[in-house]
Parts: sequence; C-alpha cells; structure tokens
Amino acid sequence: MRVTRAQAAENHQRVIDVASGLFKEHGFDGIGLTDVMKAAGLTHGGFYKQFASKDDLVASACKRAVEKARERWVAAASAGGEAPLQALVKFYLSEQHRDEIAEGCPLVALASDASRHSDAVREEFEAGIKGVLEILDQSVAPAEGEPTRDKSLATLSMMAGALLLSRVVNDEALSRRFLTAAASELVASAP
Amino acid sequence: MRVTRAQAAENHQRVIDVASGLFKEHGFDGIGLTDVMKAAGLTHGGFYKQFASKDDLVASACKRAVEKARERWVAAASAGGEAPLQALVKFYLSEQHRDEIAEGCPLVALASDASRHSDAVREEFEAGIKGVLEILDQSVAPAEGEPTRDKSLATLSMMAGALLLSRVVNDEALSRRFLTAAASELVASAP
DNA sequence: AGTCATATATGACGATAGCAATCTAAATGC
DNA sequence: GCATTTAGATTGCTATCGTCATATATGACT
Repeated sequence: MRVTRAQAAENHQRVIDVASGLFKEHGFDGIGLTDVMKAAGLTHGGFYKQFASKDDLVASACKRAVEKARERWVAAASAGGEAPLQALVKFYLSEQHRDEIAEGCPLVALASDASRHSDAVREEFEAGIKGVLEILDQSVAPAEGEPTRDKSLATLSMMAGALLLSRVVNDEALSRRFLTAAASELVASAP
Repeated sequence: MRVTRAQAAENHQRVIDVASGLFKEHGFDGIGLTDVMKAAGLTHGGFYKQFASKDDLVASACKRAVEKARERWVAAASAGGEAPLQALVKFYLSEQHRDEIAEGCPLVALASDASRHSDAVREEFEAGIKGVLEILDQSVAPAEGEPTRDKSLATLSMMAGALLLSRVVNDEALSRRFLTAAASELVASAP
C-alpha cells in the first residue's frame, strides 16, 4: 500500500522518534527492528526502504535524541525565575528525569552503548555534548582563574554521573541521595 | 573429558573473569556464550554445567567485576605519598583507565546495561558502589556543614561521569579535557 | 479526466546467530 | 574398579537481520 509523500515522511520521522526512546530504554542491542517498527505502527518489511541498515537507524535515532535533549536543556535553562544553573540542575537531577528513561538524557542512557559503536554514532553524541556544554558555559560560575569550559565539563560530568548511578541502584534512598548530593554540591558553588 | 576438581574450579573462575572483561567491552547483549567460552579456552557445550543461564553468568561476572574494582580503589587510595583523594583521582581519571575498558571500572562500562537488567545484577552494582563510597568517605574533604557521604556521592558521580563522557567522544582533546577538568575540580576542593 | 509508472508498505522467506538441552566420552577420586 | 563429574559434540528452537515478491494507492503525464 502506498501512502502520500507527506505521510511517508511522517512515518520515517516517527520511526526515528520511537526508536530513540526504545533504544534508550533497552539499548541498541536490546530491541529488534520488528518491535521498533511495530511501535511506530508499521511492519518490519518496509524498514529497508527507509533505512540502509539497523546501524543507520541507530545513528539517526541518536541524532534525534541529542537534538531533543538540547531543546530540553534550552527550555530548562531559560525557565522560571531561577538562575539558569539551578533550573538546569533541578530538571536534570530530578526523580522524574531519573524515571523517564525513554524521554530522558541520551548521554546517560546510551553513552556506554555509544562508546562501543560506530564513529557516526559517537559523532552525534559528541555534537550533543558540545551543545550542552555551550549552554552550561553561560550558566556556570567558575572559580577564580578556572576556565569556564572546565567548570562546564566538570558540571556535566557530575550531572551525568549522578543520574547514571541513581538509576542503577535498587536502594531508593541511595538513589535519591545521588541526585540531591550532586544537586546541592553544584548549586553550592553558584553565586 | 573430565579434569581435576581444582582444574574445574579454575575453569569456572576463568570463565567469570573472562566474561567480566568481555561484558564490559561489548555489553551484556553484545557478546555470546560461545565467544565467552572460547575466550576462556573452553567450548560452549559445557556452559550449562557451570551456570544456570546467561543471566547467572552475568550476575557472577558483575560480582567479580565490582570486587576487582574495589581492590583497585583500595590499592590506589593507599598508594604513593599522595593524599588518598589525589591518588584516586589520578588513577581513575587517567587516559590509561579510559582506554582499558575490559579492566576498568564496571560502573562506567556497564551501569546503563545494569540498570536495564535483573535485580540480582543491580544488587551487585549497589554493593560495589557502597564499597567505593566507604573508601571515598575516608578520602574526601567535605565543606563546612556538608555531610561526608554527600561529598563522596558527588565525587563519585563526577568521576564516573567524566570517565563515561571521555569514552564516548571522538575528539581526543575533548576526551582528555573531561578527565583533566574533573580531576582539577576534585583536587581543588581538597585541603 | 484518464492512464500508468512508481513509491510505499506488507507479508513471507532465508540465513544466521544465540540460548538452551541432551547425549556422549573420558578421567577422576572414593 | 566403578559411579560420578567435567567437558565436548550435536541438536532444536527462537529471534533477528536483511531480502524479495506482491499489493495498492499516489501523483505525474498525456
């Protein structure tokens, strides 16, 4: 069955969107093409008319995931009456973000998977990281003589690490404390 | 072919050791039992006399990996004439550690995989994390009124996050800078 | 408006790889 | 010496990637 050109483009986009969430939830190797296509309301047969290979979809999904992540960062940084850094920390190190893996930060959900995959995938992540660092550059308060970028790098590291570790432990109290400890450490160093 | 009891025990242990490295390198889903057994010098046939399932091996390998990681932390903390925190940071945030995935920290290599797997696996990680936190508790210098444990949690988060991100980017300079920025941030807050 | 080549998606198929089970061989250690 | 334990070999089953022939509506062309 053929669909309109617009419909086809929308389908293509939906596959990428759906895949981005499913990959974050289950890992690149943890979900099959059949399930991805099914989640997008299509069948597995048409996949290779849309993508060259699974790796191709992986790369597209990563690109989309980091783009969406950047949008969330921008929105969070400029939201509310708070200082940007505080707003970012509040959003990023929240229990909601911890539990929303499919919608959450791809760096934490997929970084270790990405580090094992093709250069194309890692390029997307690198671009996403650089985008986030730019936002942080305008939000952090470096110490005397400390380069702003270094402060951003350290800040992003702590945010990603805290979220990562908060997701792996079973102990709910410990999980929360990773988030709160990192959050207060980060805002303590703000003006 | 039967081997001596000691040989059999050694084989079992070697499978776990080998698997721990291979899982860190390729992810739980990224490597098959055939390859794990082959790397241990055995064939896939005898696997189910040693383990109940692949998940069983995964759990054993994680247990072993976090034990070895703890040993490395202890050794690093009490090495050289440096302050423990500085020694830990120097070891953990080194290019060597970044490039030695199979021998390196399981938290970074497998945390996102572990967060998707069984409770048994997550228990092992949680135990490992708690062990590392104890070591950090005796090494960090919390700020005025800050609980020591909170400082440890934030410190571990930054260390793990920096290593994670340094591994995913292609840009070698950026990768190194994640390590150095986090390192100097951490030692700057030391006495 | 009518026609037709083409783009899109479907469903079935094949190949491969992985997990798991079972049977067999062989040496151990009581 | 003999039952048992360990590992190898073989087999089955399932899931997944990738391909292909087919149906069908599109949208361009006459």
